Amino acid sequence: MESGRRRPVTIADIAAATGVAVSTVSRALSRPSRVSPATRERIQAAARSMDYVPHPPARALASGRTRTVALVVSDVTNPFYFGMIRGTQQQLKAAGYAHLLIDTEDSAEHEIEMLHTMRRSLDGAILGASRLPARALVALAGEIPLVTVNRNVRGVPSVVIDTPAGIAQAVEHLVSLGHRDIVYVSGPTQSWSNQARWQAMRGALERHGLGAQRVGPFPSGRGSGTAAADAVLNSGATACVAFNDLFALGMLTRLRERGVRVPADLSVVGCDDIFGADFSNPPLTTLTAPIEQAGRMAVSLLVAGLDHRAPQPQRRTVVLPTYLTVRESTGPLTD
Amino acid sequence: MESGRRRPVTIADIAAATGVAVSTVSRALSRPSRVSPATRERIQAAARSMDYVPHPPARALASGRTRTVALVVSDVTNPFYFGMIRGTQQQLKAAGYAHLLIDTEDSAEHEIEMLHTMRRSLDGAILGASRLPARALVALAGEIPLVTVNRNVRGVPSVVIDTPAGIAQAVEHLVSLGHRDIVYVSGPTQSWSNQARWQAMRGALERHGLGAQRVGPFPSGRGSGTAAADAVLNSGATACVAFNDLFALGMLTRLRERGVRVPADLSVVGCDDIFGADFSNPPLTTLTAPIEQAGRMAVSLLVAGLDHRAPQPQRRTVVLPTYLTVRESTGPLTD
DNA sequence: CCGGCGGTGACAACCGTTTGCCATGTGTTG
DNA sequence: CAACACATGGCAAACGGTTGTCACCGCCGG
Repeated sequence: MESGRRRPVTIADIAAATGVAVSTVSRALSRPSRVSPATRERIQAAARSMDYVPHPPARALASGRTRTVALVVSDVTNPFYFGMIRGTQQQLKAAGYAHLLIDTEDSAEHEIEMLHTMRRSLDGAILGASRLPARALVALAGEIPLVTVNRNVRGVPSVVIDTPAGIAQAVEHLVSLGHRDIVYVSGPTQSWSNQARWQAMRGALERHGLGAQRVGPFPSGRGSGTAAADAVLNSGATACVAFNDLFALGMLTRLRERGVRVPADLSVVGCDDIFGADFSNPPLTTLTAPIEQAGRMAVSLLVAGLDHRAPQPQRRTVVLPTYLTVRESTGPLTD
Repeated sequence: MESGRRRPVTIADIAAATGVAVSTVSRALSRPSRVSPATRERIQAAARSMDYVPHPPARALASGRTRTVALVVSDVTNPFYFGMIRGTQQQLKAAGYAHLLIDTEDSAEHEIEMLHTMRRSLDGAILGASRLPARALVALAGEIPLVTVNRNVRGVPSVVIDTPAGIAQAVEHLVSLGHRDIVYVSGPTQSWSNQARWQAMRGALERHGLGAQRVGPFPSGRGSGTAAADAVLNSGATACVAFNDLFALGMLTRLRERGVRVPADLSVVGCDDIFGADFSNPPLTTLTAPIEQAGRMAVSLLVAGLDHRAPQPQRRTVVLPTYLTVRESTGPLTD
């Protein structure tokens, strides 16, 4: 039982024990087809009985592959990322990769710097909502395999959640409830998603002959909800679409404080359908995004390109649909 | 500018460029005091200008240290862990460690297995609410430096959140509101926290001459709220303390479905104060736990024991206080 | 003027695996 | 039966650092 906690077992020990060369042990363990069934079995048995555990750093040094993928987020604090973390975690685990978590704290320099530094210990990275300028992104993609989420740059594979299409649905919904003054609550300007959502909103509103207003931009975080709610109220709008659920949730709190009834006085719709959107007060009407699935997809895209050295299709981009989930934060105009 | 993307720069290149030995370069870079200011400066300048980036696997192979710490959780999906992820992430980053995320999917075997397999690529691990039996935990701690959170086992450093003390507060609160039939909603039996909380509840209730009931156990997850709410209602209690906020939140939803008014018909208090507890309907009275801080503490404990080979104090255990945050899910008895 | 000492840097031996290349032995084919 | 292809396993060279040991240097005090 007790194998003596001294020096950990190496393939050399196994080689000695079975009377073959270390190279054979190595192959038996990592490329089993390369060795005859008989020896293979003998070696594997020995490995098992000696409680051999491979040494990842050594493996990485020799092979150049680390079996580790990083998920890079701009702020672990944001519940939006919880879904990503879940999705990537699941899929990475299934694919036999370790999951590294990197927080860039909303700084593009940090993002470049950290990825650059860690690139040798990573097989690839998934960029959740990168703040990077396109050229920097492409440059990075040259150093290390990348897949972006909600960030579409030519040449870098990505999965994007089609919130803009959902926004159109949201606008339909609000318009059909009688709203005419609908305002967009803008998030951080560098956010690709924010831009896309605002564009979509403008387009949808125009199609109804309505003008588009927006308030903001506001910094990420639920705290922004306060300022956002006040701004929306001052704008005189009867309905709003918020950049994301965090904003919307924050607004709900503030509106309640100010005695504004939702949806009687103001309808609000969020984006993403994060944890909490369904049990807030009132429950939030929002664009449900398949965030977890996005994470899984991103991993699939990444590892697909990792294993084969087969020339992978150039610009792999998958877009995931969203749909409007109507709950109780939107309702007919009742002035 | 363009240093030619060919072969990455190694310390050997730097050595060649500066005319010193590789060992000197190595020391100049990782143990600067070991080399004279003059050469040190020269080497560092060269490294900088050649855009040298150390190769972590090589470093790890040679030194045995990986500068990586894993956070092990039983289920990434649980919002309770979001706080831990945040806390550990912050502190690890500050200490210059990489953050690996491991999900054991609620399985003790998985937990042991994964940790055992990855131990060589980790400098240590933080166990968030481990499901492991004490002896297994101690055994693992022999293989790799460990710090547990909310799991107190002799010989393994840990940080525990003193929810039990908080439970006493919660009971005071409910009793003073006039409640006499208070039930505990039990979580998974293997959960250390669950046991501790139930014990605390029993104790507190007895001190008031009240008997303690409990319903459950229920499996982790918000979904359990439905069954839990029904069970509590059937028990005839007028107030309940739930194992955690996830349960409590789930119950709130169910109670609302059933037309039960909270707190008029039933008071509910949760544990942990996770994201969402403050904006649920009604906002949840709960035991606010410093989860993020716990994560940070755990990291501090861990890395403290890592750097020095100084004999660290044997049983380091820090306990963090909780306090009751009264919101709107608790109120006077109104039968 | 000499012995010793602290500080600096070089040498070389690892760390544990992977992998290209080659030697051997076996079975297949003409 | 000879020649050849192929499957199998061994050898040894990386991979990119870290670190123990030692030689050398100039400096100091005696």
